[in-house]
Amino acid sequence: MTRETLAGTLEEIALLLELKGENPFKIRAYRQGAEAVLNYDGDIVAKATADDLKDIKGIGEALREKLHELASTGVLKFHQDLRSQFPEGLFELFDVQGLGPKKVKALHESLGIGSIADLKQACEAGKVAELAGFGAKTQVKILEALALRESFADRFLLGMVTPVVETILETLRQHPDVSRSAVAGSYRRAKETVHDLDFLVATKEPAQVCKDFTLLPEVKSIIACGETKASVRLNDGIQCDLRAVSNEQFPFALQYFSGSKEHNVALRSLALKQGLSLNEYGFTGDTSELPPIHEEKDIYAALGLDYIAPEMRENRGEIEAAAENQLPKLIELENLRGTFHSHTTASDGHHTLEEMAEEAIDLGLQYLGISDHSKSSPQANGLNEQRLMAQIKEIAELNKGYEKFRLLAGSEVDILKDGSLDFDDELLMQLDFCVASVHGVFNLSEDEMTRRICRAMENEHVTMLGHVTGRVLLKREPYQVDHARIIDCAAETRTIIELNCSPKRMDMDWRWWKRARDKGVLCSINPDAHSIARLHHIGLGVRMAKKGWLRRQDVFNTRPLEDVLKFLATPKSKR
DNA sequence: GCCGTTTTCGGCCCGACTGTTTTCAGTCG
Repeated sequence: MTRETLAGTLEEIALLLELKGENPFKIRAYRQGAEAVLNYDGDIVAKATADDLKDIKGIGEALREKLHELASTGVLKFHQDLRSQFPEGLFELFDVQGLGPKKVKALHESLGIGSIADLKQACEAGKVAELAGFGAKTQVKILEALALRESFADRFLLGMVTPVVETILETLRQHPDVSRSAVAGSYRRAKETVHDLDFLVATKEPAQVCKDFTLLPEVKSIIACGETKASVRLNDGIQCDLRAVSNEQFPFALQYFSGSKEHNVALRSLALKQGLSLNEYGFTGDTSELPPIHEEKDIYAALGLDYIAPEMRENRGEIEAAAENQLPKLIELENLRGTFHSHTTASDGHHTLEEMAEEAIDLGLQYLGISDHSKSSPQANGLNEQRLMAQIKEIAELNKGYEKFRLLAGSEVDILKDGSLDFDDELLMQLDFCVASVHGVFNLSEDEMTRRICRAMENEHVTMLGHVTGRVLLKREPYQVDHARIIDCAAETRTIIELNCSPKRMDMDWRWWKRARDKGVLCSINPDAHSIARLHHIGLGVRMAKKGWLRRQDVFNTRPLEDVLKFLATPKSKR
């Protein structure tokens, strides 16, 4: 039983209850329960098994009992009974744009549709258009949505959409009728993957700006275009929304559309307690005492809160912290002094030691850690002992030519199946630092994988742990690890954990960093760069670190070179 | 189904857009 299973079951119940047309607030309670399970800071599975789920906000009497039954027996009768009333494939219908519970229910009850394949067939036969509440246009839209679903993924990597976001923002900025513009939504919150892009403008000509937005060269098709809102699909498949508001409304709209939904719900209920109602256009209710609102921070201030950075707006305690002046002072990109974990042509990188060093210097860094693969990764042209020794010498030679910069000699050494390392200690001692990572044998049990990784961290020469779960976002599932145990082990062994900020990894996940921080575990923001361009991903890494509530002092590579060298020369037990 | 410095009962965020309607339901964010 895992935390994800518990939360997933509650989510599924919510969906099933929607299909049954249950009370929407009950449905929401299940969703919020799922969220509470995911966010709970502790061993929720053990607590559910022991029926010890007291005082968790969002989990009341009924959910407590259900979670206990599920955790202790592996199944939940309530859930199974609900499930048996609908066909398996019905769930995938919810992924089709434009289909919600009511329509899915109607399709199922009237036409017996229980899968995507059924739906496609019924549309092509013209049966869907004949249903009450449906029509010819709806049928066409469903067919389009199905085609879209086949050709594109519905989520995109944060790092991959950055260029198109910058381009569109720039165009909006230059529009003669636009006074302010911004990107909002999950992009602004730095979620590792985004479903769509949300843009916002302040203008006196909303309808015109909306229309012009749909004419951008990046636009493939128009989903909707109204007086104040437009929705389009871009050439690369991502959906892109624009909201046009007045200058006075802009901060409210920016706050609102930045989300998250959970953060906003919490913020609004806080407002309600103060006799205020908050929407995307402003405050209503007793506004006589309110100061003027010019920007987002004025909204938070009006509610008695410190300004909350967008990355933190996930309703994971930030509102409470803001009310008590307890928000952390988050790390900024300019705090970084260097970075670790980069590859060169020696293994599977695209640039030489010198080229990587030049780029790091251009980025204003004082040091760059080189960590090519080790010999057990032949697919990545991993270095054997001789080649690594040669690289150490080469780095020493190059360092003679730099005045205020230093290449650090390291290795991304494979953690073998039993937790031993690909190089012996004598060789590891020759290095400035060592990143230990799992690159093969992914199919171990959670316990075995966790022990394997912990054993590696116990090695005196392992400076940091590389990509904790090995996930490749949107592509490969993480290998199973017990994050809590790994964090505890890192704290005990004084091993740094890497925040691998390659856009496809973002590993360790942001949801775990606050816990690691509180246990005194240091983070290193590492690009895992295989080319000079990818060194720039440290910027994304900083945003992800903010999402994990990390401060400057929590991140190892904010330290200047001198301090880093001193740290690396100190035995782990004394760090 | 959850929750409580208005409440142990009665609320629970709310507006834009579309399509099918003829005044509104459904979906989305």
